[in-house]
Amino acid sequence: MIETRGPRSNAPRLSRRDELLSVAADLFAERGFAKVTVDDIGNAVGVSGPALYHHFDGKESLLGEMLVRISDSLLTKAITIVDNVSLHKALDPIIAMHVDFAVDNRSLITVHFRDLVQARKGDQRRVKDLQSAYVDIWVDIVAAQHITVLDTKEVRAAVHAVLGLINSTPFSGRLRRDAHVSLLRTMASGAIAAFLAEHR
Amino acid sequence: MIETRGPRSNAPRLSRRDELLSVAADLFAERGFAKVTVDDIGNAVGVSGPALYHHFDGKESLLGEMLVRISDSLLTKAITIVDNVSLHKALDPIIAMHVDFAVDNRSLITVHFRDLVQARKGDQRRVKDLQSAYVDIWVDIVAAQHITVLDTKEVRAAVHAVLGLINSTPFSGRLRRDAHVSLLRTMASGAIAAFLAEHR
DNA sequence: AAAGTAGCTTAGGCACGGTTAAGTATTCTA
DNA sequence: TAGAATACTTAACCGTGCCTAAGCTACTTT
Repeated sequence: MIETRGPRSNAPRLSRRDELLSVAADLFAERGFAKVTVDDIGNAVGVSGPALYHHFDGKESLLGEMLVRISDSLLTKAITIVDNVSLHKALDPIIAMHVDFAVDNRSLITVHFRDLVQARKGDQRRVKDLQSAYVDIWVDIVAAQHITVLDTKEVRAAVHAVLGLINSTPFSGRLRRDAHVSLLRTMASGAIAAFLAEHR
Repeated sequence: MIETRGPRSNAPRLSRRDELLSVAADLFAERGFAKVTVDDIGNAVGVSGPALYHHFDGKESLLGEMLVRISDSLLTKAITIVDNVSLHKALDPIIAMHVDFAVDNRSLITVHFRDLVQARKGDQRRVKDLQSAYVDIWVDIVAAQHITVLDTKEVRAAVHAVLGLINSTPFSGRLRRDAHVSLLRTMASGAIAAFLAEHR
């Protein structure tokens, strides 16, 4: 009954599966995983409740897949960067990449650090491993900016701090996209510069 | 049966009520509000499940009170600062205050931005209002560092970014307390300095 | 055209966990 | 010392919502 992907539509055609994933992300971001029912998710794409089970093992699986996807795509992008430029030139690119991500995926960020605990243990592990690998790349890059050897634990904390800064997008009100991007880039750079300056 | 506050105990004596609040904060931080049962909370302080109802209206009320408390105490501290030093000298103090808070209250920070959505609508409102007032103070202070008038929306986004940076403590591994404090202070200052420098 | 399959429907089972009820011990108060 | 209040106990209720079951429709395939 509902025209989700008629030939007239110029919006990108999503499979029902991807449609569910996308709509669920917004719902979870708004109300939190626990306060969204499978009926809510189904209804939001024009089908009803249990239809979800034709595409996912269950509500938790949907969440799991959603979280693994973003973590994975983030890691992939980071790897691409360090594969293409040397470490000491990779800082600005990786900041830019993560800022773009944070500005364009507020819902996913929210769900990511709010509802990870609701996912199955196995999915939590996978996500944490991906995240950890992602942070490792940041740590390598930041460490490469400095002449002397830095305490890895401190660098890691510094990286978490910068990521926290950038991931503030869900809490900020709406700004012009490019204004927000440039704001976060300069602040992130400033924070890292201050960190590095401290260690001479 | 359980000796929680015998005369021998030199730990600060918490009322059962405060004990529940404190223990619940840790449980919520670890597993998330939805995955903690009232039995879990009760058992953690040596009483059983429904005993909670002699101290709170329910599980949600406990959460609500917990969140209102921190938001309120944070606002109070911020007010104290601006009451005692002029705005353009208040930046370092408020950074220092919030860093101390973030380092000493990881659990509360986690619960705060993870489980706020699980609280009653009324409590959510109160918390958001307190938070908003808190951010307003930050905005005033940051704006006062600059000669020219800044776009308030941008300043607000910048403040959220710094708070995100500082509130990264729950994600960082353990560091020596003073190391973590000084790291977050310098990075926060650096981020704000970069923001201000951009607007000349 | 028959048959399979993908995607959906509605109805209902069933578990979980917050909440209430009812009764007990201990400590304050008059 | 009676009585009230406080802080608890266990047992049970019951609403919510995930998930399963069974069947329908439409499109593809043989």
